[in-house]
Amino acid sequence: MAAFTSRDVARLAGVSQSTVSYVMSGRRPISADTRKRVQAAIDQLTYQPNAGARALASQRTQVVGLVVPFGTAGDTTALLPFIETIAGCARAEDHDVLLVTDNEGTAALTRLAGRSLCDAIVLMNIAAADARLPVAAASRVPVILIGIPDDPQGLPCVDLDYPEAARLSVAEVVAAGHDRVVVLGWSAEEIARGANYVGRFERAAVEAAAAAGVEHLAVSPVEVSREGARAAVAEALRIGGPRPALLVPASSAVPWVVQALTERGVLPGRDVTVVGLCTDAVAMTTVPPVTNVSTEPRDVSARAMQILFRHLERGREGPAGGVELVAPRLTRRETTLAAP
Amino acid sequence: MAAFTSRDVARLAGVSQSTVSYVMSGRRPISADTRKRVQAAIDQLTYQPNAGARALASQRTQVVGLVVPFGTAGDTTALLPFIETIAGCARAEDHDVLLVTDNEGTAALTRLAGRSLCDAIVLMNIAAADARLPVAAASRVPVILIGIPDDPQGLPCVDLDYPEAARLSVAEVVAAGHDRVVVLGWSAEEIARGANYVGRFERAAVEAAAAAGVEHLAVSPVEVSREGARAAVAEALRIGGPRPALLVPASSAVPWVVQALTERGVLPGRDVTVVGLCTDAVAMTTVPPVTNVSTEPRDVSARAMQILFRHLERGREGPAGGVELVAPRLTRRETTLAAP
DNA sequence: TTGTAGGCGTTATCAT
DNA sequence: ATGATAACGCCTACAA
Repeated sequence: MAAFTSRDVARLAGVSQSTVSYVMSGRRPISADTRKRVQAAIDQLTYQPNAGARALASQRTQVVGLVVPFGTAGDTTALLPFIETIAGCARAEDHDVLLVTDNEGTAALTRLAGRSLCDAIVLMNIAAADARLPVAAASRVPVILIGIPDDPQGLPCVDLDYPEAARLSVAEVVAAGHDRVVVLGWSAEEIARGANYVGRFERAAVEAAAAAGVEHLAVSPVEVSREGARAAVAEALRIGGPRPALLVPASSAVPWVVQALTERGVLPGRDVTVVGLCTDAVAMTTVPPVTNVSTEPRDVSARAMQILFRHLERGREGPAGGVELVAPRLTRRETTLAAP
Repeated sequence: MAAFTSRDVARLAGVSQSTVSYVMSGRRPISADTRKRVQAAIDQLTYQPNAGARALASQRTQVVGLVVPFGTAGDTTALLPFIETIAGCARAEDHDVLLVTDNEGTAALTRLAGRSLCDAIVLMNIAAADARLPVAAASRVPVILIGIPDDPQGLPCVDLDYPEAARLSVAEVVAAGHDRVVVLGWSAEEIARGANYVGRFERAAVEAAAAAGVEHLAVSPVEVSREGARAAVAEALRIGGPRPALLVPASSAVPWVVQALTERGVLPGRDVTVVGLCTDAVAMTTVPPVTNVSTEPRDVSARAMQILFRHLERGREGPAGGVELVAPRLTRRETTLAAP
């Protein structure tokens, strides 16, 4: 069963091809009668427009390219909510998502744009100095970044407000009556890659601690594994004083750290305060559930898609760059010590 | 900077458009000299063919549609290795992946095929009686299933060999000297959805136990959560006898079960044998690392893509259906009791 | 309100 | 070995 074309629809409805096109697009007034006949023909033949032909003629593909960091980055687990949300938002605007993995680097970008595979590109996992940015900035199709580089080069960016996350975390520790906070850092790989949030979080944590008059200490890097967490926890407890407070900004390290503490008989919520930076879903899986600042991947993604489509509808005039920050939320669970 | 077309390349190289096309496709002998000139022009203009135009003219999109079960299914965590592998295999064959979420149900399928958005479709998360199958079987584009329905309707399927996984698990329990095995089942939602592997695993487990002369008991359903695992573990220990052996086929429940046992002071590997059905990656994260039968999502996906491209190259003659099973692998870690 | 016709950028069939 | 030249299916001025 070969697919029907708009020509078949036109013949069946006794109108011209262009009328069929205008009925579908609504870009021209059509009499109720014709519209009904055309629609009937469309339904009867279950006509659907050919995507390639439409893209060729209209210069719009109705596709959003999504470049995801498989292989490269560490924390792939956290990817799914991003992908899911992006796909959902795209469909809501009658677009599809073309998924491209990051290991092609800059080539993925040039291919997406060069072959006119999509109308816009979402770039994830942005490094502080990301080699893809110059290419993205010069690209024929609009690009939006999830993550914030040192120099966005006029590209719109969306990300969690990591400085605010740091402030919330420190505030929680202060509220629990600690006079010292130990920040367990990210993995060596993440640091080496130059993930921009590392610096953003750490600087804000130092400042917030200073402002609150509590001592700030750091253990870094922290490998994301049982052993890595054990080592980091040992060091943290060594320098953390008699009533330690631990901040764990690396989302995937949070469960390991809680586990490593428990193993040592240092119970989070009884002997030590732990504040993790992770999704609520992850926070609820630890024993005991960890006090967390949420990373809100869904909000971040939705915001990005919203900006992207707004830009697309506006006919692309003026690359409306700008940094958009999504507010994190702190939820006190069972790993915050009661203030003395 | 508008994109260049093959016409621009042709002019620059002083040849006709068709020659440019043939240089790119290699479907016609070209003299070394012309080829060089054309290639130089292509490089100079960084020419890339327009995907829509190519699809329109050649009837091939170089895109694979991937329908993934976001939202619907429970175990979305296990999705990433599938998606990653599928994307990788697609790129290796110069194809891209269009990601479509499952919540549109059958509409996603008809859209992908009807608009000629892709050359082939990968359908995941197949239910025993899947409403999409009739549509898939009648589709204009080839469809491959990851998962095995009761009636594949001539569609090719690939999945883990769940019966073999059950046999491996039971064999491990038998080797550890147990005379009784408790199978913790899947979640109520997974059962209700009619996930086909549920039955496949359970039947084989019953048979293998009978064949080995060990008693088979079941706890089902098991909710995937701390509380669900606690309840299931309580029941399992109640009926499991003095030296219990637990089989946990629901991949995402494995960590919860290990944790629930540990909480009760019933240590896996010391007081109880636990065999999980999950990826090696998950098995290594539990404390202690759990003896597991691997689910091999990468092998399953790679096999599916291999079949798909073989079929695509063969010009689609004869819908080469057939069920392909990927062999699981048992790895003994620290939760198998020593035989008495 | 509707029809006509040219063009979007490739591929592939004729010719030469 | 290479060049014209029809499709491919849709969109959108331009006409009527």
